[in-house]
Amino acid sequence: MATTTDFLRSRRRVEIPAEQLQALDDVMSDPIRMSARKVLSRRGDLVNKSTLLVEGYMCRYMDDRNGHRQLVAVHVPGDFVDLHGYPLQRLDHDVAMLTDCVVAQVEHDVLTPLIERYPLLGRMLWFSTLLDAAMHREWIFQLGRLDAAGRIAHLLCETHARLAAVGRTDGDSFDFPLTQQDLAEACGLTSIHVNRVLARLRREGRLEIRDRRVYLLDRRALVAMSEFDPEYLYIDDGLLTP
Amino acid sequence: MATTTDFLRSRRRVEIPAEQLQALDDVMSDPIRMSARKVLSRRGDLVNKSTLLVEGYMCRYMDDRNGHRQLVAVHVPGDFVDLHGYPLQRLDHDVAMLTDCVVAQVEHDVLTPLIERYPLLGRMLWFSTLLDAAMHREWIFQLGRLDAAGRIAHLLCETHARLAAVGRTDGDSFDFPLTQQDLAEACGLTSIHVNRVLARLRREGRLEIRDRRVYLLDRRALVAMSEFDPEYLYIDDGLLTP
DNA sequence: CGCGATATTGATATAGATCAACTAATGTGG
DNA sequence: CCACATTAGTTGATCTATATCAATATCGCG
Repeated sequence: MATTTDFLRSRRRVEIPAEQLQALDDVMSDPIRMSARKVLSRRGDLVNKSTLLVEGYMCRYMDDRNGHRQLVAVHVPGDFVDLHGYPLQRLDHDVAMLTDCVVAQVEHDVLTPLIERYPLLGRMLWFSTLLDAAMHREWIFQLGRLDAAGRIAHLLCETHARLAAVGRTDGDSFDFPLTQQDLAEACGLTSIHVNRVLARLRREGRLEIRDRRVYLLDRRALVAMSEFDPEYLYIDDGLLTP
Repeated sequence: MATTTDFLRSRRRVEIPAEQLQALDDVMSDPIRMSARKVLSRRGDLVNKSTLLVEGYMCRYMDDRNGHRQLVAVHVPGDFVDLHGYPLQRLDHDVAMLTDCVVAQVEHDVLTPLIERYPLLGRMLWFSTLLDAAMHREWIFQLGRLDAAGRIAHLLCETHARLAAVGRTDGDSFDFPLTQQDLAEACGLTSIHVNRVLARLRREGRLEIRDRRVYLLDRRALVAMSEFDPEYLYIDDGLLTP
């Protein structure tokens, strides 16, 4: 049950019987390595399998007419990156690795009978896709209402919270090998502006990105400037625990 | 089967047997009237029912610390506005009427056995929530990469396409009783700037908003400036038709 | 060691925000 | 049905955050 462990940790809301978890794990492929920047699938593609990210960072994005890229999601280990392709069948965006990754995949054909057999598992998978939708909404909010520093802080606070949920943080720091260009493409900014804002935040002792690692030096300030409230991540809150 | 008709028209991807559609319709409440600006539910609320919009415009939004509002979705008739509350249980945003509305509701308790009985119906409902996610992604794109005119044009093109799917357009025009302030809150702009951009678009013969109605006078130009491509709306494309 | 990718810095331009009136509708109660 | 209040839309002046254009510096790597 190695591959689905993180998925369950970060996205479980209800107690799923071990048998059902095992059944999901059983249909996942063995881990597959993929290189940084590899494109997994493209907008318009018909998809017949979905990918669970086990290690590394992936993203989903759309390019505009002039090739300017906008990320619509950043994925961390434990995310079922393109599970939405199961009901949708066709993707409306591209999916790619941001770093070297390890993934596991599942054929949609085997998912259908599994869900019919275990409706609870189906609900959990549905839930998982809606969590992505909740993150999308938060991104809409931040793009619409926050300034550059707020957006960057928001993305980093969000990433920290999500990595923490799967045990991949060390206090207030975490591995983050994304470039300033990647950050810019996520936050709707230019990389030049990201650079200046990061420099300012560093100067002010708020955060530091060094050796492909983020250090949130003043979480309180970062949370305030980004109006970050992790509620929308629905990280296990005991709501459904007995 | 009056209430679910539009829902099915705009969001069906697979042929659902009439019996199953009827079963869904049977559990929907009778139509309920709601006044413009009424708030249906608030961020953090536990929800135990979902709302199908039958007539009017609704929206979902988040307020920032200073009360600046950001819409994260605009809903048209046929939309299952807050179905995501079914798997999520708790909302991460507010839901409100933009205009006078007619809605129908369904208790989540009755949805569960229905879906277990009809997995196909469950998939259709799942699909429907992912369509909202696809629209969220498109909004992220437009907020991140388009200028004010592009964003406004995008919203209006999107609304036109969605209304057309449920037969509520008259050629290139449609009812649109939203204020410039609403538009601003959807597009991450100030109402003043929306006003100026609309004035320019009107002067250039691109579009007109008059008597609570939108006229897309030059669709081609609007589509171009907003890079609008209705693919992401997954409007019935025969993919699954025999 | 040298080359491409990434990060940094400076100068300038501009889209959109903000502040401040004012006008035109829409609605309400006397 | 008018007087007044409220909401929505319009216009102008100014300010500012971020983009753009142009170099240069630095890092990681074959």
